[in-house]
Amino acid sequence: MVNCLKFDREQVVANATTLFWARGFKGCSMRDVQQVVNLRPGSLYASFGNKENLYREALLHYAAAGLASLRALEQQLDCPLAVLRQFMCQALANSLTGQPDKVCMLVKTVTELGAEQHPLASLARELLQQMAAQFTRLLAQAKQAGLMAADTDAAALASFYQMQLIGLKSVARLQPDPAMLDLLLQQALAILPAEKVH
Amino acid sequence: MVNCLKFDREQVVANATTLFWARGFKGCSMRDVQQVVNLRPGSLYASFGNKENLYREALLHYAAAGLASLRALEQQLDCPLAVLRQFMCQALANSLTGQPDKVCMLVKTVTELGAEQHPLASLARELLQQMAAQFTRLLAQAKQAGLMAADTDAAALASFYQMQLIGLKSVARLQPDPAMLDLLLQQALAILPAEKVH
DNA sequence: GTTGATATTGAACGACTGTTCAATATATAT
DNA sequence: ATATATATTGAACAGTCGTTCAATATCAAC
Repeated sequence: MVNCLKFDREQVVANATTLFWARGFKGCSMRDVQQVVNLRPGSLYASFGNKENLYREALLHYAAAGLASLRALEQQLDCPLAVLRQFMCQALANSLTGQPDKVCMLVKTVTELGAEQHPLASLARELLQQMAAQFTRLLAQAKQAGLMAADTDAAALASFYQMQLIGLKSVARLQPDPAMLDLLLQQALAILPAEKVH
Repeated sequence: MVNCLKFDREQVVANATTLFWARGFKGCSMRDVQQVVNLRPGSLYASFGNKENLYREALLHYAAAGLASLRALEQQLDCPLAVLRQFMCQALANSLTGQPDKVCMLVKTVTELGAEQHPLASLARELLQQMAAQFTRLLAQAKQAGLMAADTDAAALASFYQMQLIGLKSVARLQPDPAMLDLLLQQALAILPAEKVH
């Protein structure tokens, strides 16, 4: 067995993700990618096959990072509702600080490629549902802990939460006025059942 | 003065709008446009200059249609809050029936071209703010009519309303389950101050 | 050091992009 | 009918796209 790889595959995917995230699938040429990952076409194609596969890996990388940051919050915070609240705050903060256009990459992919029923859009949709499933799980936990009414539909509330998140990030890109956005965040959070005082 | 135009300029813009809306700026070649409007490149370029200008006209056409449908609702309904509510219902209904990917074209444009600070993205942002201004106006009317608390911030509520609209349409594209979407719509509408019984 | 397998290179391919323009057709004015 | 101004046509341009591949460099094994 021989291994002559000079580059860190994961780092390449990470860099490609940043670029694809900012500029989209069609807005980003393979030459752009080659430059940002400092690789010649042959190496890139030997490792990833083609542009679509590379973007697929970028999507998976992005989604994994999202799940990881949610898990991190779960380990820091006891209350599942606090986890959701903090996740939303974090998302907005990233939208504000991030230099590029920091809408969720999954949403952006569905927006760009959904109409032509591109396989990458299907994948992005699946990953978004995966995220929503995590929200559902947290809300079910909250229900079991008596933090929410027993007849609450956890899945429906999770979808609603995701809708708030998507809407908030979109508006954040339209008018990056921190004061206004904070107000919107508060209004959105007000929908979630409040945490019990302790 | 001589006029040899064989085509209806407005109809051309309308058809181009549909195509651009579905497939985006980069996802749509001028040859695609030429085919759908049944015009050869020379005519198209003589009338519109270039792709960017044509897309610009499409954006304006789209935004004008949105404002027109809002005005239509205003003439049908007395209560300004009912207008907003109906507008949202209508938006969701269009998302469900529309064959292509019926996210708001303005949002889609900002999503696609916002990161590279493209002039078309700036225009789309302006048009979205124009729409938000209409919402603000309606909410201010509602306030004056005593339908809402006097200390309500109409502009902030309008932004929040727009956020709900964007989120709802995005989720509608992710999981086109009418029952779930109707539930989300109801939750979103619950945020708006209720109309007085009459 | 030589060998054999694998990785990297960069020029090149054909297809497609937005756009142009000389040739042609059309409509009005006289 | 002729002349003139304007509109339409479609072939063609230069640039970019995703992708390939023979030539070259690099590695581990003996």
